[in-house]
Amino acid sequence: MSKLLDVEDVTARECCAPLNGPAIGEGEAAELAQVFKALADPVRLRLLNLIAASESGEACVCDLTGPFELSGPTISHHLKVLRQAGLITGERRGTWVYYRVMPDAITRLSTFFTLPMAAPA
Amino acid sequence: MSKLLDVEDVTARECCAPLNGPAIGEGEAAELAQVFKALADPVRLRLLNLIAASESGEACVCDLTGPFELSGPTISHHLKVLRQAGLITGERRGTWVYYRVMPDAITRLSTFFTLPMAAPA
DNA sequence: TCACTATTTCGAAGTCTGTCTAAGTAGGTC
DNA sequence: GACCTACTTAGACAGACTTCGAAATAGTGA
Repeated sequence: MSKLLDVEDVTARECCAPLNGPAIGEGEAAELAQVFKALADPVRLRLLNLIAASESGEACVCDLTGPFELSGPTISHHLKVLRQAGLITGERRGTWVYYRVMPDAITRLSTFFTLPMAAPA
Repeated sequence: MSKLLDVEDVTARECCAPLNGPAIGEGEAAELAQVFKALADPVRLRLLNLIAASESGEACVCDLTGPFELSGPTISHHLKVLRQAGLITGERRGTWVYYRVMPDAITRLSTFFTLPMAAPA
């Protein structure tokens, strides 16, 4: 069960609406905006980068607290935001909690920004 | 000449640091976060979509005000945020101001989210 | 069970954002 | 020039976000 993982997984509902696509609906825009809001913070961006770039593909909170001059609760808060956006997932193993990125969510964003033909005029 | 275009073009400074990459610096993270902050609003997301999806590749403000139940100044504010993030560019032609997306900025974002090998262990 | 560590949740203070109305600027028409 | 439309800027206000310290929860080991 997911006591830790209060993931809304916002990205999963609507799949791959491209930026170029017909017309993003109000709801879809709100969900997508939520994901970007999660990314719209330097700390969260670096956290995501640290997790994504870690050799084993995952990082524990103790590894993520060091690089920042921020309190533990603050890091935890940012991780929660990333989690709720469906960008990362956390798993407790013994004393520590390990986070890893959700590749599908990242790939989906890449797809969103892929312009089939940049402004064909 | 840019009387209208107070574009900071945040995305141009650092090129294509991938999410998987070595380690995003503090400055780079701040700049990137600025771009995502611009995208972190449903209205701006839909504005960008409307501009990107328009047949001619550009849209005038008058076309962009209709779909929203928001005042003109509010739409103008959101367009300014997108402009300052380097995501769109505006040009006045006669009475109307036309906006178009900056393909390079969009492509750069796509690159950022492209995971060469999702978690190469 | 008790103490200790790791992490999250809670509540509060300060700051930023989205929205509005009112006013200003640019361009076109009479 | 006077007036109209299109758009932006300025100022104000409510609500959301970031951050913190303190307290709560989860797990380990004596």
